[in-house]
Amino acid sequence: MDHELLSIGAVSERTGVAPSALRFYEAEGLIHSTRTEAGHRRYPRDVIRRISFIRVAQHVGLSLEEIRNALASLPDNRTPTQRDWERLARSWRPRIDAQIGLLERLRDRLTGCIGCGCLSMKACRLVNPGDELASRGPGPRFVLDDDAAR
Amino acid sequence: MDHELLSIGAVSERTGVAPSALRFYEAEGLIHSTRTEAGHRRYPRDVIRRISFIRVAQHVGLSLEEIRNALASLPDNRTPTQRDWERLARSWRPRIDAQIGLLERLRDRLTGCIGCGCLSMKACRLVNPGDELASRGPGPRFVLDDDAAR
DNA sequence: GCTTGACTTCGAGTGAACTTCAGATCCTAC
DNA sequence: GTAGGATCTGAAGTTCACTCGAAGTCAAGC
Repeated sequence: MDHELLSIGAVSERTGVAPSALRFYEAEGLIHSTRTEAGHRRYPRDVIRRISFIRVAQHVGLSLEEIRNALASLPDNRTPTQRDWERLARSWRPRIDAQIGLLERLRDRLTGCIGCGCLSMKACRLVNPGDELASRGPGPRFVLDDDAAR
Repeated sequence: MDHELLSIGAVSERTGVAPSALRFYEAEGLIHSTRTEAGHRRYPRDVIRRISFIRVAQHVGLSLEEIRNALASLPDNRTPTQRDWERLARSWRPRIDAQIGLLERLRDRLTGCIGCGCLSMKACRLVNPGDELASRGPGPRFVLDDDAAR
């Protein structure tokens, strides 16, 4: 077993990500590999960190394109250092915080709005401002507005 | 303008959900309508609350199927009461809390794990337990494990 | 009577993120 | 040397949550 480079099967096993997904990520430019003479993929060890990052980022709701952009800030001529990853992690902390904030507002509004039964009633400006007022455009936008933060 | 029933256009305007999506939701059994003689859809007012619920639930990460199941607990022979919605709202508060918890753990682990640079290193059992140990199966499962809560 | 606009159905198209398949090649073990 | 498993490629298929387009119906205003 080579201690420098990993086969696609080894990476798949260690990350829990299917080989087909790894090939897909590579085609999408999210990860990279070198090839053996036979054309088999060989991954440097740090690809596992990259993949972990990808999966975690997906969990926060980022699309693969957004993730690719984030990863683009890593140096491609050398193995990313601790400092590189640190910078990247810091860069999307606000994103996670925003997501948490959204869910917290959602939770609070729900118990205070769907919960109280006012959701969709004309008196409730929270969720349903346009129902009688049509003042600020349609929709349950108030609760969901933070889509704009995307 | 009828004060009892809403046309698909009116519902679309008031919820911010496209008519095509409303027809889709109806085909999927998430909402229901009666028809005029001409075959046009007419929605009772409480459909707006239903739709708000659907959109909010999607935001928490529920699939339409899960949402349909949740809505199935509402009475279909009468307009849901305040109490009905209250019960429903309570029923997925744990879900929101779990989602928030997941993100919080993610955030903390990131600053303490990707942040510190240990992510994917063999010494770090947090994100990458299988890399040298292969003890509890593969993958960055630790961080993501709460998928199981789905 | 005719245009306009909101509505109808049904089938096909979209984009994201993969998975599956077929057919070929490569490596290891017996 | 041959069987079995891992890998390769490229194209097609899948699921989700819709959207779009075509062709037709219906009601209101001029």
